[in-house]
Amino acid sequence: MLGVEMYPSLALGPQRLNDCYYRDRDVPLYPSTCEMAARALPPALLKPHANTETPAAPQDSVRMELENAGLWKQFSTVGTEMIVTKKGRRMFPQLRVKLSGLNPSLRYILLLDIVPVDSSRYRFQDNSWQVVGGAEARLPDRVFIHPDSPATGEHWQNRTISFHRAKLTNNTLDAQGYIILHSLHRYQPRVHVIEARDVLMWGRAQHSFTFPETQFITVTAYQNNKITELKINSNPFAKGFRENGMNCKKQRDARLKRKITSSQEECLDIESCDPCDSTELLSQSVELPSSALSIINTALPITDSGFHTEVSSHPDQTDSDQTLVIEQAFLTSEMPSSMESQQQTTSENNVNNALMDETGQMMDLSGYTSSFPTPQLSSHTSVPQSSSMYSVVSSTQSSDLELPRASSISSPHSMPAYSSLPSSEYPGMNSSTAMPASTTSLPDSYPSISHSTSSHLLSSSSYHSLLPTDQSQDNLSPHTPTNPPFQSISACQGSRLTIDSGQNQVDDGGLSSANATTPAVPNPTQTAFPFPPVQPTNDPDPTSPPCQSIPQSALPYQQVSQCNQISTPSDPNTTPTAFPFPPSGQSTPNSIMVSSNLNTTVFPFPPVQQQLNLSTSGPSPATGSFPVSQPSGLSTIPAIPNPVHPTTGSFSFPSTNAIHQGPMQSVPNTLHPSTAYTFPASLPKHTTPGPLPNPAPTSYPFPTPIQPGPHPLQSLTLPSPCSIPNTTQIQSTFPQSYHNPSFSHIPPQMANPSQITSQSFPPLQTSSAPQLLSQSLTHPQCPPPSNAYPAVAPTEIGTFSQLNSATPYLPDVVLHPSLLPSLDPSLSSSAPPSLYNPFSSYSLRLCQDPRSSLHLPLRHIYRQPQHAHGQGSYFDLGGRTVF
DNA sequence: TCGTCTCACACATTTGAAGAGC
DNA sequence: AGCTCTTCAAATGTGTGAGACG
Repeated sequence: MLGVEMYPSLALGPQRLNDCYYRDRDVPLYPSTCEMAARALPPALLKPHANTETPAAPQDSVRMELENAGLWKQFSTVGTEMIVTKKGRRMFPQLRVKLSGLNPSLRYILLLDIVPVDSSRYRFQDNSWQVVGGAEARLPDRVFIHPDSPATGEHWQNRTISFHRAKLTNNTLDAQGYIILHSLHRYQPRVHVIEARDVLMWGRAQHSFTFPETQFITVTAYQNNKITELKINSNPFAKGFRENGMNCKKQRDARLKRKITSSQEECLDIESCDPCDSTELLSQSVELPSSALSIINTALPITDSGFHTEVSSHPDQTDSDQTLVIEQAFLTSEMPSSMESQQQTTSENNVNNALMDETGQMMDLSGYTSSFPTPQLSSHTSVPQSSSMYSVVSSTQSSDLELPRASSISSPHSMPAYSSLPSSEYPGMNSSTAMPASTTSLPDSYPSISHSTSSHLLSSSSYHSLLPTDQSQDNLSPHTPTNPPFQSISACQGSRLTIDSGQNQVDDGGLSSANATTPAVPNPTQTAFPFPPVQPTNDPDPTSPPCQSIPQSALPYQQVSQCNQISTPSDPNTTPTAFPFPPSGQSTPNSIMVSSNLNTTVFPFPPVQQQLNLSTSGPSPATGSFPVSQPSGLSTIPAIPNPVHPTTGSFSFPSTNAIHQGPMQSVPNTLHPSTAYTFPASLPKHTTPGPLPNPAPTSYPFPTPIQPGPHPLQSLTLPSPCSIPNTTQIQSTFPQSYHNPSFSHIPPQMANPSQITSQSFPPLQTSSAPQLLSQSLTHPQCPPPSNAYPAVAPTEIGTFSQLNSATPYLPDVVLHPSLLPSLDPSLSSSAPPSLYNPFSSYSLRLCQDPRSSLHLPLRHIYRQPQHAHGQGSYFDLGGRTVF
């Protein structure tokens, strides 16, 4: 989404240039309607990335570490919940990262966006998060620009970067610029690093980072008591609710009791006592609290000690509560499809361990890591911890936790999804195993799961097995489990791989998972979706394991959707089933879901123009089938809003990432010839905004096994742990869009490599691609480390960039003038605005507090409209731009 | 009836202004 | 006059619980 190449000249008339100012030059550079620029993406005009990339750019080595990964993991172990309110709520834990590998002299912009992890709506039932239907229409994505942006690489690298000022809201009409999210949906924050000079060319020198443990479910009120406790004990603002706080439950209950008692006493007094005897009443009321308190204490065991004691002490957190549900359950509706649910139960002790220090402060990474044994990490992955940005954060966690899980698989109660999976061996995964008939059974003990098996067990598991990080991720963060619809997605992201790899390396501190036990699923038939719903491992294809292994949860929504696309076609035989389509209530529909019985694919909703194409040339509403073989199939791959291809009727994605997108012809038709997209009869509705009925929980679409045949991309995206050198390499390989899901606009088809055959990607025939493919085929599980990524030639960057043609959705972009670099004259003339129609529907709203980054002479500009509150993270500029 | 959401509340923290002192 | 430090009030952030809504 961020891979929007800004061509002001294209969509914006010169007259608008005055609206934006380049802070350093004090020169009006940018059209006020930056949104237009973002929407107008001329794919054809895009230059190959390779050409644009600066040679030996330091960005290749850009790495990001989640500083407070330990805290995040604590939450993810339980199932992170984020409060969303109308007025906006900050995130906690905060997203704090550290950057390295930046060019100290260059300026960078840091962006935070939050994308849906899947297309499901969740409900907290039976101490676990379960899918209850399809996601609501995706809202216009907004991006929070770090207040320091743009800043030099030195600046970013010399400090901890915190996005604590970013606020989440569920107010779809929010005018504050906050990030709008749906409640009870699962989201994945992403951090993007973009060279400031590339603002006009987003997607070129950008790096996206996703930390699986930062996934969360939005809520308006906390559902899981454990989360509440964690928040109270971790968040300084909630100190009042701690055991020793004045606003703790004990005190509150005491106050309440006092009030009640006093009122009762008053009544009694009034009735039976002399009204004049006020002193007695007063004394009683005063004494009552103590007694009441004792009573309360009895009823509600509360420990005096710090957080640890509190956690353990909580009666509510009985075994059932304590257990963290990581279960993976396959939702079985009519289809064999079943939701793979993984229940992970974490003993309070684990939680306690994971919790913060006595002061209640967030455990810093160091402390957290210490708890996790690192040695295993090495065994899992050859990648050095240092190599992966993510690894530092999460690496520790994985090893310990993972191993236990693997063993659990063997247990009769092992997660159905896992058990159902084919052989424990990664390569051995069979399609048959992919879909367990019933996912109801859950592993008795979480720890039991064996490391090797873990990959199989989890839809994403395959990846886990390959990459210890994922496993750890799964173990630590239930969130990681991918949703059935998106399982294929995971494979697509190269960036994720890097992250995961890193994860494994980090020592978790073992917060959690070691003790976690997975309670049996109460309702087997139900589509119980453990908080982090585990992505079902539908893919029977042994060759595609890498893809499966990758946890979807971590994948950005866009990527996911893309992957889904691929998966969908995989099952041509499946009859179309009811699928939740994200109704596009808004002017700009976000995504389209394509589903078969087994598979539900969420497509970024194409721009209006694209929508038209879909409605007109897309699958007939009656049949709902969308033959891939059609010429349009090609168009589907690249997201091309460009009217140039309106006749194709192909399903195209918004080309927000024009930069990444290559020429149309360059984009291979990823769709498998045999496969056909099945569009719901209601698909045409998508063109018109309107809520679609959510599928019944039972009908939760489950991805069907995909045809074997790893795609070159697949190999790239899902390199075995050994193959992944490090994040740096990966980024270098996929510097621009590909490495990062968010930016990588890999064609949806490519998202699911398993479904895609090598033939489907002619463009990939680049020298590197074949190698990768061969490797993946030869060593699906663990290609030789030496070859995997190193083999990729720098030139491939351009190749991949081309592949990234389609962006799932085009975010609403509101650029702050300060962020806008001077216009490149060459760009202005490159494409006529008329050629690329703006897609108003996909606007990316950038929010930041520009003050900090502004030079003094310009600060006054932002002072006036600034909000009253001191922090003033958001700024409204001219009514158009919201910062 | 249930699930979800909104709001007011109390408390803690943060922020910024004002004043004092050097 | 300028700077630093302290104090204080307001703003802000937080979870809770009651109530409203569908």
